Amino acid sequence: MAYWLFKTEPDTFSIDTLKQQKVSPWEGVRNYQARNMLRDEVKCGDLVLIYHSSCKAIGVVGIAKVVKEAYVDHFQFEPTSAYFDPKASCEKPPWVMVDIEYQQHLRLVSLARIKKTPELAEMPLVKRGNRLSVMPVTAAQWQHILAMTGQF
DNA sequence: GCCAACGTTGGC
DNA sequence: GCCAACGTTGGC
Repeated sequence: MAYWLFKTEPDTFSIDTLKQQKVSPWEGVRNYQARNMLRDEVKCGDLVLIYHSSCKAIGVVGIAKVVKEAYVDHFQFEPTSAYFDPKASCEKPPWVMVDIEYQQHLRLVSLARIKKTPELAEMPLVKRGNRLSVMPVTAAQWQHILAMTGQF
């Protein structure tokens, strides 16, 4: 089983929304590096840190579990969707999504704290740029972040 | 709102 | 294939 971190803007989709829906597709990944991980490496049963970006409380806010592996993200074909891709072909759809299931909220582990933690310095999150929306998390990083919540 | 970082596009 | 222009992400 592997660990991941998924980014979302809470104004669009938050951990609270996920809790209400219990299971939700993780659609709209439109970056090739992130897509490749979703398509090739994210497996059923993997655990995911949910991260809120571009908001007041930036950081890790909860845990989800992957319950369905990569399948075609149909939003790429829908002209009214924010995730519409006019170049996407039905024969070879470029974009995929997975389904995740809500596990639990976490007490916020803020980006500021993550940045100050030497054990987390290798996360893509704190590397220059910080633009990757799906990134791997090592077991050690996972344990460290959970410990920082004070809940475990 | 600003701006740095970085991905994508398109001309050559 | 190079690279300048442009668009987007995302923290502050």
